[in-house]
Amino acid sequence: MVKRELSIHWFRQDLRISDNPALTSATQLGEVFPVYIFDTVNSGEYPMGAVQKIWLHYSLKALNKALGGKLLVYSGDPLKILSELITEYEIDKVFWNRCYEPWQIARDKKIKAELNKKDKEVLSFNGSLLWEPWEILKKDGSPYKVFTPFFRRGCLSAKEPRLPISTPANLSFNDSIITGLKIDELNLVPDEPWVKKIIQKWQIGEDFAQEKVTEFVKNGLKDYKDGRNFPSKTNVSRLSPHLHWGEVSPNQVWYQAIESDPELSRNTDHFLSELGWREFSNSLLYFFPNMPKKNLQPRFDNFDWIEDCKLLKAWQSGATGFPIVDAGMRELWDTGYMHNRVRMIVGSFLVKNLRIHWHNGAAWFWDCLVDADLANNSAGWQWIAGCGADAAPYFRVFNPILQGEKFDKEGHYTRTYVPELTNLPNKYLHAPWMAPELILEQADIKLGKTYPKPVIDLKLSRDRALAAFANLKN
DNA sequence: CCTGGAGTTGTCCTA
DNA sequence: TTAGGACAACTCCAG
Repeated sequence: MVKRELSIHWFRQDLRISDNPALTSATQLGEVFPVYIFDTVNSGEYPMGAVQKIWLHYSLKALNKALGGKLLVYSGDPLKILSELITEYEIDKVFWNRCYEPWQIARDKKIKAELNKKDKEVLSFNGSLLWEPWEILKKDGSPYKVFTPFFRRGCLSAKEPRLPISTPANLSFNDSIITGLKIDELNLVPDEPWVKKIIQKWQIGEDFAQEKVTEFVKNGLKDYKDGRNFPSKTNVSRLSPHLHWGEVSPNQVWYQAIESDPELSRNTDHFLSELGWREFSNSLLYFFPNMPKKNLQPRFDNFDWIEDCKLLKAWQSGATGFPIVDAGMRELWDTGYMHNRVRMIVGSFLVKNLRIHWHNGAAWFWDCLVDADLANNSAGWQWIAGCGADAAPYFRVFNPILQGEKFDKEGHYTRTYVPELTNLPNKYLHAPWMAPELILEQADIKLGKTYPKPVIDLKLSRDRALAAFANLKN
């Protein structure tokens, strides 16, 4: 009998058993030690936000359960920890699925080189993108900067995404190592009352993620293209945090959507293109590693931003006096999530009406979002600020009143998160300061007391933003 | 090289 | 009330 290899599978953002290329390859070769390391030394400027850590905690619990309690958990420097394990337990190979953030790429490259020096083989796989960033390039070999050609020409004419692989039947994990920590000992969950509030909105882990895909494909996809714009409808998939942690692979989502609708109706087509946006953001971050900090369009370095703590605070806490904006910011605070349409509205409001630097918005989202993801977050904020790769025209400034009336006409969404406006008629819901005194009185609203007056003049702030944009030319 | 079409997500004014 | 055009000019990208 051939000697069975001993391998480590290092879990990172692939917290699942199914369609896990690295894990499957490792198990086919022999016995596997499943390892998670909370990296305390490499993440540099982008340590996990508070909410991200909470998600991680519960996702690790679920993973550990799926592994029969055999997940080995550590905290510290991955290179040091892996090296010690390898030496101590005479391990032959290390497997992982690739991560694509700049600091992760640098870390993994270093670890691979160091382990190779010890004659240990490192095998890395693609477990979290439909296409590798370096596979999708223009004819001249440079990366795309505009979404539509990236997706249509680049992705769709490239080779089809890998089909999901089935879960190995003979998953056998070695449990002869006993040096790990308990997941609780990572201390990822602070002892705060708000934690419970967020956690109860989500079902975390691979099993729930897979169920959610099935449920979305069955119900949400039917009217996705139009329904996705309405925050009170249930047409968006809300898969983003699951995709971020790899509780489900994009390949599983991609093929389930296609199988459910082989004709590729406009709904499915549009949903696939949203997965395409995730690829695009990752591609941008890969080729422009400064994207989280640096404007992709350098001329924006001269933009006339305003620094105003009070206004920033009003935005963060959902107290701007613009109901759809406040609803979005409170949804974020209460649930760790915000509907995509509303993300655009609050983003436009911060950057264009308040004229506060998009870095402030990105930082707040990073801390509050369960789906906080460096590629998506930076690309999204650069897009809404207009300094991104393919910028929106400068005159595109969202009007929170019109957006509210268009996408939350009945006010179901707004009233959910801004209950003090519950009794205000729809006609005035998105602009309470326009309501006659009597109506406000009847609705039990005292502007400036029970609900804020608008923190800025909409028209004036729009004109000033347009002027600031016009200045950029010089 | 040059050419021409196109660009996630809007708003406002006018007829 | 509603529909259509204006709002700039630029860069990206393929041919």
